[in-house]
Amino acid sequence: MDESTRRKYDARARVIKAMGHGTRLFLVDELSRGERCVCELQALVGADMSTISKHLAVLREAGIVQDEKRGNQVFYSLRCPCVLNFFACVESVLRNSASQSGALVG
Amino acid sequence: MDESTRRKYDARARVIKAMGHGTRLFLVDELSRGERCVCELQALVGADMSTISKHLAVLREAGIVQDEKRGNQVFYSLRCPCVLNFFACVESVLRNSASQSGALVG
DNA sequence: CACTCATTTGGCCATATTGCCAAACAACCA
DNA sequence: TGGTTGTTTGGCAATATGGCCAAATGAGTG
Repeated sequence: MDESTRRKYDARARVIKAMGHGTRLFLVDELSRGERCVCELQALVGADMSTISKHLAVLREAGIVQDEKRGNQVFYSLRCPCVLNFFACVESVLRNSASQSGALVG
Repeated sequence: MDESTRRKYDARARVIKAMGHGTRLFLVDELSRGERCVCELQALVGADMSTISKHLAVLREAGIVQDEKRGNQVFYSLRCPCVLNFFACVESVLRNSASQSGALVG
């Protein structure tokens, strides 16, 4: 794999990796229902505010969400809602895995 | 976020996270063109065989690929080709980000 | 069995990630 | 200006990840 190919895949992987964390995936899912301010998200997740802020920064730097400051608060929203398509596929992967390990299907 | 919700999102995130690495993403892309043995993949990537093997194990444990031993070799193939849908979305995220930072897209 | 080829596993080190706390910032209010 | 609220940043410790080497395993061959 040459250097430029590697860079190309690394760039793509960075986007996917941003979704590869339970809390961040939850944030994306919640934002699919509309914009939310950091404090709302923090209340839902229940982690430290700074933790939420850092997760949101990861999503923002990946280009998945965008932020908008209004008054005191910062509102986050999905910038590329297509990431929601990931969920359906992930569910099917998990279903497949479950039926594989369970083996008692049918 | 209660314990069971957290577990649900963590499980989903584990699948996505498995794709969140340049080399693994490349492997998935290559497997989209058909099954490959480890040695073929190793030649394409150019990393140590053990490194490839471990990346493949990550993908397998996530339920994304499956392996089949035939004779001397182990052939890997996609178990859930829907993961290929990720690529299109990732491209659009990257395009969006590029046009945002570049701003000179006219 | 001894030998070879293909792959996996164990170990180690360097680096990255995560989450909390504390401190810094920014916008608004009195 | 000083205070309050909402958010980000810096720093640190614990943990996870990635990649190489070496050793172990497994299948096939003579």
